[in-house]
Amino acid sequence: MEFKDQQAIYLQIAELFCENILLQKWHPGDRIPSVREMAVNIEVNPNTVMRTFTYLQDKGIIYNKRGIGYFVTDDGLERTRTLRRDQFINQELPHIFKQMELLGLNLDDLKNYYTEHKPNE
Amino acid sequence: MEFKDQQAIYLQIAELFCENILLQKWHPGDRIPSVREMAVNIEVNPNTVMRTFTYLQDKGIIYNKRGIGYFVTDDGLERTRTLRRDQFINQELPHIFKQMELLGLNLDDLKNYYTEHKPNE
Amino acid sequence: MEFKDQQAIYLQIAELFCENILLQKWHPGDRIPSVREMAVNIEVNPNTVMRTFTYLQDKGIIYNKRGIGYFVTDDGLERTRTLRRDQFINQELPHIFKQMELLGLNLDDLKNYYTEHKPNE
Amino acid sequence: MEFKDQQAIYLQIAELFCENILLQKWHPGDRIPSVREMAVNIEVNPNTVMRTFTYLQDKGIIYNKRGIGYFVTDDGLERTRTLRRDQFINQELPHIFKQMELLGLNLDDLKNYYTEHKPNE
DNA sequence: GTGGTCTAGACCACC
DNA sequence: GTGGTCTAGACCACA
Repeated sequence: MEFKDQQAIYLQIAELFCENILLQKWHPGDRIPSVREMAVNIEVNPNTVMRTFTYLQDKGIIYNKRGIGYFVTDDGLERTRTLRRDQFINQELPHIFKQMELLGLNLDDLKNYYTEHKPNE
Repeated sequence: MEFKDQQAIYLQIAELFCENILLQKWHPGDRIPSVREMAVNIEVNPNTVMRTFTYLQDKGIIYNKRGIGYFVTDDGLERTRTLRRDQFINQELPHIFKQMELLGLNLDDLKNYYTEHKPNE
Repeated sequence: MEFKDQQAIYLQIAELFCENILLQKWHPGDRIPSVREMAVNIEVNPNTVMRTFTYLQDKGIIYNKRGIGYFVTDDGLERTRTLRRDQFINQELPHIFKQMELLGLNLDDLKNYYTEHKPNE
Repeated sequence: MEFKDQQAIYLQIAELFCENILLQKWHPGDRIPSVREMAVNIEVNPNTVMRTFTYLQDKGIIYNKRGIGYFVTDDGLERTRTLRRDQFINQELPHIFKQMELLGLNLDDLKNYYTEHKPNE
């Protein structure tokens, strides 16, 4: 797996996890891969993965069963969605809108970019 | 002045400068405040301000007259606009669109937020 | 059965056993449920229950008859009481008192909480 | 500095910090010693100290000024007190009272121990 | 097998 | 000088 340089790896892993949950590849109650397993898969130090786990546990998105592993919490999907949505609306959107104003872009411009970008993904 | 914790202070100052140029508070050819002056105003280490100046000089947005100060370049407005526009379209927009997809938001939702946010600014 | 995350499960099971003895649900000489039985009941790995048994046997609270099962020792009640009392007085109380001092609580505050909590149990 | 073996070192350091705040050795707004400084003082790896800092920052008790250091938040004292008080009342007290009941101790017994222990500290 | 903690040492960005 | 992140490797308790 490849990581961007600008953001901490453990946070990029966290985003990956959140995407898996949002895309419902991982469901509430599911056991997620062990620290070591993940570490090998994405070619990263186990400590780094551990950090991601701790971070997400703190957010109430995953929890631990002693000696067994980590699991998505029952309200994990909901929490993830809320977390990301709030972040998006309260932090990213205002910034975006400010940018648009400064750059003289309007929603129609955005729409055009959207239709262009969308198919490439 | 207050700074976010997530982004380097010198970059936040750079943003401030760019805004001043885009909003045409500062025009091409204008002298901009000295390092010391800025440092005192925004309560920041002069080294940090210096870094902003170097950064913007590098982008061709400001230039230095030895012993006199820093000035907005003749094509400073244009450069700033291009710089920010490219950044916005190539880096921020794709990310935004991806988020929207994950969160199940569409352009109409955005529109609603837009009309809500706009008046507050 | 639900377990706290902060303490080893086998110790939490041990506490449960001690309570049963202190509350005289289990008397000296009584046979206590088998490992498997317990494991099924409280939904825990048999190894974990086994560990509790070993632990308590070590403390002289239960003993084993090969091929038959585990039994509360003749002085099991007494031992349990002593064990817990010592632990309580020498380890927990000093900590409690320190906390109270730091938090500015006194014995009267404790008394109030006591009268509040008691009826709920 | 000496650490107990039963609790993670980084948490014991956190407790130390909280005590300093509760005892008003450290006041809101104060800069606290740097990671490296602490690490040398208490003879622990800087990473371990870092972990404590991250933990307390998460609790809103300290915050970071980039490149300068960590500071006690304005409501640090209050937060610490609330945090510890809640923990004490909701988690420790019920356990204590349960123990007392099992062991046949009452508040007067506690009082006696209190007067005994107190002067030793 | 699982996670959890710690050390040692390195590198980086930032002030 | 400050913090922040990462790697490597070790040890431990627990299930």
